[in-house]
Amino acid sequence: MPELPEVETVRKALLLKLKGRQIKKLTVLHNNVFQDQDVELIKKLIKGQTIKDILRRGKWLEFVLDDYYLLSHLRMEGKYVYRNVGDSIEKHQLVLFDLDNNISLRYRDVRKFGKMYLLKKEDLNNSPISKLGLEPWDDNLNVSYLEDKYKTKSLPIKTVLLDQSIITGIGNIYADEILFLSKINPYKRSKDLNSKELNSIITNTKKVLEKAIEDGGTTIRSYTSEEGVEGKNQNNLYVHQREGEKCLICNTVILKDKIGGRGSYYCPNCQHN
DNA sequence: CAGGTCTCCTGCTAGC
DNA sequence: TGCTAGCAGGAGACCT
Repeated sequence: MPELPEVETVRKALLLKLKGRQIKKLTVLHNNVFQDQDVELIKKLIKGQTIKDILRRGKWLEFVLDDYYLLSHLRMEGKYVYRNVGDSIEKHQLVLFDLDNNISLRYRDVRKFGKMYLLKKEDLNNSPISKLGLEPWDDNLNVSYLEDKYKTKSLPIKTVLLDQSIITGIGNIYADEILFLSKINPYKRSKDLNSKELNSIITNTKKVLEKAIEDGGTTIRSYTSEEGVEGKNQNNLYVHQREGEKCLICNTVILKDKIGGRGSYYCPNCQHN
């Protein structure tokens, strides 16, 4: 499941390969990727556009074209692969971008959860991106910002960390890791956190995500940044997917509960509060 | 507005 | 061995 570090890893890899390339033809094999947008119109608009840059906001990839942004969210299992123009279409390939150098960039998504939007540049403020909260490294992410956002919420901090409108980019894996390093119980209500704990969340969010980016993301199940390229951050995980194993700090057995509908792993001793 | 539930989707796995 | 029910989950829709 691609979270911020995985999306950042994908972004860098795509940029190296795609910067300056022109899109000659768009093929859409599953219209739901573009939801209720007019796919025939999108095909016309995107033809001839050059990929100027690829940016990231939270878990969104933002392809900067001449006149548009193409937003792409990988959700659970979306990934990009390279083929040659004219190669046969493989199972789960939903969108094909035929480029001017004979490369066919293909979006593959087994569960079909991923989404794309083609937007005029001036419409970025009226897109899913506009609803995102702060990037983890934003200077405005401080204790008073979190206090303000958290004080009205009675939900468990585990759930609130996944709220993309507060801090963007954190997903299920890293939420568990951030709470472990912060020594905060995932059930604790966000409004009950003190300033020391909030500060710890901010510090550890950056720390966990930076380390994961450095290691090329976490490869669990299906995530790979490029075919054949696996991240190695799974070796750094303290609690996620370690149910029944011993805490690396205190030897207590790691528990797994469902919190807010998400599998949540924690050490009941280190995170006892 | 806050929060709970449902929905999307398919591969994998536990259980018989 | 083969079948099936249940599970996994990001985020938006919908309801209370």
